[in-house]
Amino acid sequence: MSQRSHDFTASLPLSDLFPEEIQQELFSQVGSQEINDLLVGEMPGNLMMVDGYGNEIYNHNELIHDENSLKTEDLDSKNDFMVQMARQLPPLPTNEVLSNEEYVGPHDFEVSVVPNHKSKYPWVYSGILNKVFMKMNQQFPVDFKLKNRPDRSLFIRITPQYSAHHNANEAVCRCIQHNHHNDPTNIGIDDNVKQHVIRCPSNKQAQYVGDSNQNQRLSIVFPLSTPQVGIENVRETFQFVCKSSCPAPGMQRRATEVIFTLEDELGRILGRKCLQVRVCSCPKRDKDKEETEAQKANNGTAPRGKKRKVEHPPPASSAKVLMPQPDASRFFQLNMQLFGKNCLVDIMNFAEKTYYYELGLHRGMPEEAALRDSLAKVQEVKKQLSQ
Amino acid sequence: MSQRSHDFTASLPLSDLFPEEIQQELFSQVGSQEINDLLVGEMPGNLMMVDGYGNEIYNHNELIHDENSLKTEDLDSKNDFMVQMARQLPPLPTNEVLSNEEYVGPHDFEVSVVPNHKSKYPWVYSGILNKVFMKMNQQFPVDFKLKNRPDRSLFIRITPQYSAHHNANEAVCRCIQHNHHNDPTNIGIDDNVKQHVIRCPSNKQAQYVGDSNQNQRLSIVFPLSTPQVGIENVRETFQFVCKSSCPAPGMQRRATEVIFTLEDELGRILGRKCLQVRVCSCPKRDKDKEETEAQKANNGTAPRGKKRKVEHPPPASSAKVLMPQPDASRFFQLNMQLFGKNCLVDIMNFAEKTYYYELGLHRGMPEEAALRDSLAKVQEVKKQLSQ
DNA sequence: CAACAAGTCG
DNA sequence: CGACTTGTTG
Ligand SMILES: [Zn+2]
Ligand SMILES: [Zn+2]
Repeated sequence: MSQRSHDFTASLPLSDLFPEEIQQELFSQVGSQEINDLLVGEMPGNLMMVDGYGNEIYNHNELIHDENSLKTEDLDSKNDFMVQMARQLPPLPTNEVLSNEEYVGPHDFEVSVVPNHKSKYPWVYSGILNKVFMKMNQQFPVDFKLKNRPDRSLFIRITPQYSAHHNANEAVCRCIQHNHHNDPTNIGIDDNVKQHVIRCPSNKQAQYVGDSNQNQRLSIVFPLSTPQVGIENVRETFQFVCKSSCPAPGMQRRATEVIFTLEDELGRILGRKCLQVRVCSCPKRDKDKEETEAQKANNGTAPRGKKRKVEHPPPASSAKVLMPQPDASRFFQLNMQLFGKNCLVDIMNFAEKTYYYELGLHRGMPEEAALRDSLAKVQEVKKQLSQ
Repeated sequence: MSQRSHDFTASLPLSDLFPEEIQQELFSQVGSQEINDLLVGEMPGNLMMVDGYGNEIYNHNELIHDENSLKTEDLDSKNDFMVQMARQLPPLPTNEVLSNEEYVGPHDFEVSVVPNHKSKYPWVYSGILNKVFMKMNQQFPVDFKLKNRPDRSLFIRITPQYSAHHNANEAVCRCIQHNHHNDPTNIGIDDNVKQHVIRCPSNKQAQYVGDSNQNQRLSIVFPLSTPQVGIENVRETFQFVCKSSCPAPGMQRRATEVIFTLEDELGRILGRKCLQVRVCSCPKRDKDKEETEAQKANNGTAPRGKKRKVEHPPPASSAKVLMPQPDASRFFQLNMQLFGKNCLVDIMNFAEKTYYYELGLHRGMPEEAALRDSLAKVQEVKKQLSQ
């Protein structure tokens, strides 16, 4: 981790990732199997990093439910029930990395950025990158579509997350400047809304969940409006109030995505879509450049040695499918001497995050056990290093 | 004035430049002569934009003396007297533009940036530009030299000011991010020091004067240490804690200078030196570029049509002397129709600032009367526009 | 939108 | 330190 002058909250130490008791529990285990069991079923405090209930279910800890973030707003009594439902969705803890795998689910959940064909570009969508480029504060419309809508209430959660796995666990939050109460973006804005990087001005029932002061991931949840007969399309407008390039503790030029999840009253996930996002001053220019670059990379143009490596977001869900990598399912034996305990500690911390991230992506899949095993190995080394 | 999203305090409306009563006094006058008199001698509240007591004297209004900025610090009783002296120097009001004319005075006041010959450049000085380039937070040493030192106490005041005349009246202050109490630059820093863009960590007796919340210009004053026999050289270390490129209300890439004044107990100016400053991430690169550019401009290379105009700082006090412009002392008759009241208002506001600035530079000189006349004309037009 | 300014990364 | 990124200006 570089120590740049502004980078004072850039990465969370492991001690922030877990409450203290849990950490001790985790690290006092010796065998990897015990750790596996712990992770799957018996983590103290009922907080679970990875669930054991199939591919599409989150388990939330009711005890860390955040009352502050769920202030009463002015509501129709008509909608009280749905809002009550929304309240029951607790904030996601920062350390839980959300899957960014696409999942259409039982209702054929679809999310699409409304294309923009005007000459002036407050925002642009690139299909090949699955990415929207927009200016800060500019509103952009998104359509949500689903089929076979059930009688019960459904919710849509919008969560920004860093695309790169090594910082996906860090909550996306606003920079100091734009979070300032005097900033023009914050006039008349509720205090718990202020800290959110993305807003949904079109939906007055939107709940702004989470509190970054408590190291919680920030997200928006709103109830899907009761469907008119035959209508299955809901349009909402979103707005980023920080740039991708905002300084720490802002996004700091890191690739960012928005994860849209369709959820039921219990937070069970019924669909997931993912959208890469860049908030910048020149959306058109930057889109063109990224597309050109992506094309170049596709055309097998060998990456020039000197060029600085761009932090590439995951290739997303476009036509371009990831080639199944043959080596992704193999074990590799490491035999090496490495100098410097501090280096080792850093490396192991990184490795641990990597496996947490991969686990998030491979829940319920055959490789999950192998990943857990590797995670345990890493944690064992960490434990030995700390003695 | 452009309306960029961050630019929420970029330029002060005229109403901020004067207390309300003074404004009304000013604008209710009709003849230009009366306004002249007002400015010279009888401004209500004893606040004077331009003094009438010769070239080198400031007149401060005791009534706006700021108690907050003069908190007691932990001091030797030895130095109590000198600190008392420093306290008697009231903060300069924001609207008063400081002269940036060099004046060696009766003590041959000299200020020099200690040259840096190391391979690594935390700061670099360009003689031809009379400008230091440095990184934020880096300390750079400055030598103060004077001859024939008197028995009484002397003080040095350090005031940052924008170099361009059209924003020289705006106080130089810190951006929101770096002024935040959690910013690494502010740990253990006294609250009234925090808002200052330039600090003097080497001198514990330095008083941080002024409060930008009250629209006062910020400066540092410290007593010149009692001279050792035969020694006439004092070295102090300074540090900028914002970059030249910091966003509003910071310096916003504007050219900035530091004005060093040698003052007696009553604030009478006994010497003045001026130093252009640029706080950036690549001091060496930027110095080289600016020097190249300056040389090019000197070589008569006609400015290329397409190139964006760079906001040039005044040529400073180097060998390169300003050619006396023949037209500087003539009147010009304007006869034109201009469209748009708002445009006119903007233009007149700008013209007014221009004349205030010029007056600051030409106090006591023959052209002063003509400048006052023009100022009055502009203010008359402004008054008519506001009816 | 092109040219530039200025921070960042390797 | 060079190459690159990304905000700003006209
Ligand atoms: Zn921001
Ligand atoms: Zn700053």
